[in-house]
Amino acid sequence: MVHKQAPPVRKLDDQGKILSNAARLFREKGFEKTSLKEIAEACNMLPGSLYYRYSTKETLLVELMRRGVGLVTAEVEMAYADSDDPVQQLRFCINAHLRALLVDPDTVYALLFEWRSLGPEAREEIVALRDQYESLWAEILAVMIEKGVIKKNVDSRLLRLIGFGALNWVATWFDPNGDHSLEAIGDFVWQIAIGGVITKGVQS
Amino acid sequence: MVHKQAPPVRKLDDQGKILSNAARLFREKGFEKTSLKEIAEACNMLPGSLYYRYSTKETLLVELMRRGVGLVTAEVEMAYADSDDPVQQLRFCINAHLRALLVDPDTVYALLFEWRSLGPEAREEIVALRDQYESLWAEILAVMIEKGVIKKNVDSRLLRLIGFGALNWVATWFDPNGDHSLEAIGDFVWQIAIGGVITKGVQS
DNA sequence: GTCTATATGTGGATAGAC
DNA sequence: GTCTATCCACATATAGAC
Repeated sequence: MVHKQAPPVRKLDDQGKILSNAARLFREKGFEKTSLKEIAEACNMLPGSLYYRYSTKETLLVELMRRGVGLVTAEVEMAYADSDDPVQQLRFCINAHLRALLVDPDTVYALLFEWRSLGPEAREEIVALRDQYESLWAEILAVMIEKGVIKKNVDSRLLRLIGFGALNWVATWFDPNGDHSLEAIGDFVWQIAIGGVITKGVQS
Repeated sequence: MVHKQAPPVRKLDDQGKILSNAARLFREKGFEKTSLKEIAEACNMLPGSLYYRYSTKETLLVELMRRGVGLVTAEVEMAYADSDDPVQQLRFCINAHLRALLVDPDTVYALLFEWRSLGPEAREEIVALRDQYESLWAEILAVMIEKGVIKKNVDSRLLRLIGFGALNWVATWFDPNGDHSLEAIGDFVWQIAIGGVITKGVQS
């Protein structure tokens, strides 16, 4: 077997550069207001060159979103497998979802807020992927309720939706240089999950 | 003093029709993908006619957002004044914020998700209004902590941001004909605030 | 106040040289 | 694989009649 001449020197640079620049611009200006010319300029290329990789602007967004879902899914699945104690598992999964917002914030931002720019077919694909991720959480929460980690009388769908809100919204205000670290945010959410915020005794 | 000849027969119909149609379309398709032609058609008008009321497309969005902030602010202020018991006040304010998402969902949706379509000057204005609303909540939460309703050790800024997330995200999935009524959602959030979701005894 | 007609700009996308 | 050049559609906005 012949030795490969050149070591696999990451070929992602081309595609990766386009995707990351696009993601950044989409986050800053929104998908619709970002022109292919701008994306190309950010990559030191010309508009026409982008079409060699992505036949339409929408394709670019779809690819971005696919990666976004893959990212959060991988983080949460790893976190779940990272402990045998269900309480720890839940806590780790919350932190994993939050971490995914940081690992590649621009990509996840597109996933959360640019789905209206997808045509019907593309939207169907992405929604299916998103539903898959949500069903992963549905399973996790079901297990937690079954194991008695989460109170039996809690509506798991509402918990998932409200919890997603609390976590996803972080993407709109989180500042890596700001007052609150991701860990602090995760701890805070966990404290609420454990005991709420209302003082005992004044509860009506 | 001369009697006014015609009674004030709601003159909002014209402007109101434009705004509500625009809000609905902005929510469905997004601001950038909605053309003035579509808005005009929805109002049984022609594109040129819209410019009599709004000199630019952005002006329309700004006016919409002004109303959105006014709406939620009014709801929460009324709710706060609706009781003397601080616990009830907090609960009412949460419900009021949620209710504002329903009263005029399209308008509030624009406020939450279309701010990137504003130019620098307009954005400054709307952000200032939004900050005003947030400071209203900051005050409410500060009072609640001071009065011992909310636990003393809770970071009020984090609570506000996480809470806004939980509530605002409802706008992305709420279905008036769906399983959960706004009241049920408010109760659910309140239950979490009171005691969290984790079973006592398994808390690590 | 609403219409017609149109100016003007821009963006996505294609064809084909290199 | 990237470039040049360009087509084409469409959107915002304007001017001016009615």
